[in-house]
Amino acid sequence: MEKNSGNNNKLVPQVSSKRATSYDVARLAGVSQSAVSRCFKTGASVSVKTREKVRKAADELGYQPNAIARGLITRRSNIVAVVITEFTTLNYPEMTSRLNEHLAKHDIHILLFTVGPQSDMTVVLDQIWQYQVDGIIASAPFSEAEIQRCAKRGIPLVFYNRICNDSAVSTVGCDHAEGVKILIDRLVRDGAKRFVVLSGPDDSAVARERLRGATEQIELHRLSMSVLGGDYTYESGVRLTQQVIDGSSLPDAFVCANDVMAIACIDTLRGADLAVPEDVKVVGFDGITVGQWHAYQLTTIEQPLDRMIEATVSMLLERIEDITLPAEKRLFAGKYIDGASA
Amino acid sequence: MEKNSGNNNKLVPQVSSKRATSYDVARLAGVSQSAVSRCFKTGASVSVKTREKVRKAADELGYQPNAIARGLITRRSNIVAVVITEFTTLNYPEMTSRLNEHLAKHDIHILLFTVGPQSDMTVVLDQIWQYQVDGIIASAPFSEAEIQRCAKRGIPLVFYNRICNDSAVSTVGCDHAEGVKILIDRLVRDGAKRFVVLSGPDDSAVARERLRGATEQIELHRLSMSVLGGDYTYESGVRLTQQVIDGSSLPDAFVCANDVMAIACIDTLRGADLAVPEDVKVVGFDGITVGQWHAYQLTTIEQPLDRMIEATVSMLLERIEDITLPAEKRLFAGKYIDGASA
DNA sequence: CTGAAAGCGCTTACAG
DNA sequence: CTGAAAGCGCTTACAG
Repeated sequence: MEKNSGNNNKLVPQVSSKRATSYDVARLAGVSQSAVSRCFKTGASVSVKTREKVRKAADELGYQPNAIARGLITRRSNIVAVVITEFTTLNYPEMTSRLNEHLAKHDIHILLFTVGPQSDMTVVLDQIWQYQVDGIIASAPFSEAEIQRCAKRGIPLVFYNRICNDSAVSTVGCDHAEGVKILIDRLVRDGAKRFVVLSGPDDSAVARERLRGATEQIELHRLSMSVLGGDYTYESGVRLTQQVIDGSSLPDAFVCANDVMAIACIDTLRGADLAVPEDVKVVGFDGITVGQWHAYQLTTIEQPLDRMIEATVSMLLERIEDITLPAEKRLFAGKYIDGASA
Repeated sequence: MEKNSGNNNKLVPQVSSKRATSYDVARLAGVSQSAVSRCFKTGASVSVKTREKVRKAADELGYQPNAIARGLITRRSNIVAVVITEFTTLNYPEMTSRLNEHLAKHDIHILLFTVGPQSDMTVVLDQIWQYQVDGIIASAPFSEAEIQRCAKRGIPLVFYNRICNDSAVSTVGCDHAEGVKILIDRLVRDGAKRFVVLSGPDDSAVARERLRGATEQIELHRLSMSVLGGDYTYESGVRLTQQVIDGSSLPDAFVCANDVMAIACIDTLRGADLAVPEDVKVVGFDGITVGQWHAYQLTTIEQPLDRMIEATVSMLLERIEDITLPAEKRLFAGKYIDGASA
C-alpha cells in the first residue's frame, strides 16, 4: 500500500549497500521497529503473524541485529576478555580455542588480549574497559592492584592456571605440588635415592609450586636432591641435563618442571648413551601430546584440561550473573600417566 | 564552586558504582561533553587547559571511552573476527596470538570464532555480522557462497593458509607443492628411487597441494611411488608406516604430509629396528618445534609463519581502509631445513 | 577552541 | 500483542 516515497521521510533507509537496520525491516514488513526488535528477543510476546512477516523481511534484507547497539543499551556485550601472555607454553594456545567452544554455547565470544614483557598490563586493562566486556579470564600475571581494579569496575575475573594464594580472587588450577609428590613417591618406590630437579622459571608461580612439591616430598623421604634452574624450554632442559652428565655422578632420577624439559632431558641422556629408565629415570609434568609419542612415553602428570576449562567457564558465567558471589578457588588433581620413562 | 545539587539535574551521574561516562567527566571538569570527547580523539583541536582539566577528571573517575558506543557511531568496531577450526594442527593455535600481537599495534582486537564439524558456518557468519567486525581472517573452510556473503556485506576477508584457487579472494599461504618438490629433489639427489607418500586428509586443500607436489615431482623424475592416505595425526603416521614395514619391501624414502606424521614415521621405523636415514629416509612439512628436537632432527620445509602472519595483517588492514582493493594471493616459499632424517 | 544538538541502532517501560 | 518515545554513550558537523 505504501507508496515508494522520496527521501523526505527521515525513516527512509539508505537502501544502497548500507547494512539493514531494524527500521528497514520494519518498513518492509509493515510493522513498527519495536516489533522487529521483539522478534529477535527470545521469550518476547509477538504474534505468529508478525513474527512471520518480520522473519521474511529480515531474510530478504539479510538483517542481523547489531550487537554493538544492543550492548550499549543492555549493558551486556556478551564478550569476555581472555588475557594470555605472549610466550605461551606448549599447551596454552589450545586453551583459547577450547574456552571459546564452551563460551560459544552461551552465545558469548572471546576478545583476545596478549600481554608481553614490554606491554603494560595497565594499558591492556584500559582497553578491556573500553570494550565493556562482561568478564575476564586471565592466564597472565596480574598484580594485586590490577585485580582490585577489576573488582572496583564490577567485572568478574577468573584466573586460569595461575597461583594467587594471597588474593581473594577466583582461580582454577591444577594441584601442581600434589602431582609432583605422586611422581616422587613413585620414583622412591622404584628405588630412586638421589634426585636432580630441573626447575622452571623463577617468575612463574606454577613452576615454584612444582618445585615446592618436589622439595617437600624428597625431604619427607629424607633423600638427597639438587636443583638446577631452567625455564621450561627444550633448550634449558638440554643444557642442564648435559651439565649433570658432565658432572661427577649421575642421579637416579630427573624430576623436570614440565614435559618439554623432560623430553629434552631424555634426548640428552640418550645422546650420551644412557638408557631411560634403566640408567636414569625421568618424569615430567603437563601431559602434553608429544610426551605420549612412542619415542618418549613419558611418565608424567596430566592436567585435566577439559575439567579446568569447563570450571573456568562456569565460574565466570556464574559471576557474570551475580557479581556478589564470593571468590572461589578450584584445584584439580592431575592424572598420573604411567609411562616408560620411570 | 558548584554546589552538590540534588538529582534534579538530568546530567547528574549515578555516582555510586556506575561506570563514568563522558558526561560525568564533563561535569567534574566543568566543560562540555563534546570537549571530553575531543580530548580522547587524537588530532582534535583542544586547548592545553581544557585537555588538562579533562585528563584530571577522567583519571579521578577512572573514565575510559566506551568503545561500543563509539563503534556505533563511527561504524568502526576496531574488531576483527578470526575464524579457526576446532581441531587445529599443532602450529595453528599459535597463529591466533601472533595475529593478535600484530593487530594490537593498530589498536585492533580479535574476536574469536571456532567452527566445528557440526557448527554451521552460516551461524558463525551471522554472529560475525552482529558484532560489526571490520574484517575477517579465516583459517577455516568457506564455501564460495559464504565468501560472497562477506563481499556483499562489504567486509574484507583474508584467508590464512587456505587454498582458494577458484575464488577471487585474498589469501596468504605457503607454497606447499613447491616445498615438497624441493624435498623430493633432495631425496633423489641422495639416491632415493622408491617413495612412499603418507598423505594428509582428503578434505584438506593444503594436504592435496602437498600430495600434488610430491606426485608431480616424482613423476618428473620417472620414479615409482605409492600413496597411503593419512590424516595429519601421529596415530595415522604410525599405522601407515607399520603397514609399509609389514609389507613386502621397504621404500627408500617416506614423504610425509606434515611433521607430526613424519615424526610418527621415524618412531615406528626405529621401533622396527630400522635406522633413519641409513635404512630409510623420512621428510616432513611445516617446521614445527618438536621436529627440530634432538631425537628427530627432521628434514622438512619450514613455513615462514612470521612473514605469513605479517602479510595477513597488512593485507587485511589495507582492505579495511579501502574495500575496493582487488583480491590478492600471496604465496611464500618455505625454507628447507637440512635435518638428519634424510 | 568550544558547546548545543542530532543521531548511530538498538531495548524497554509505558499506554493502548 | 503492538507502537511511540526515551535513552544507552558516544562522534561530528555546525555555529559561534
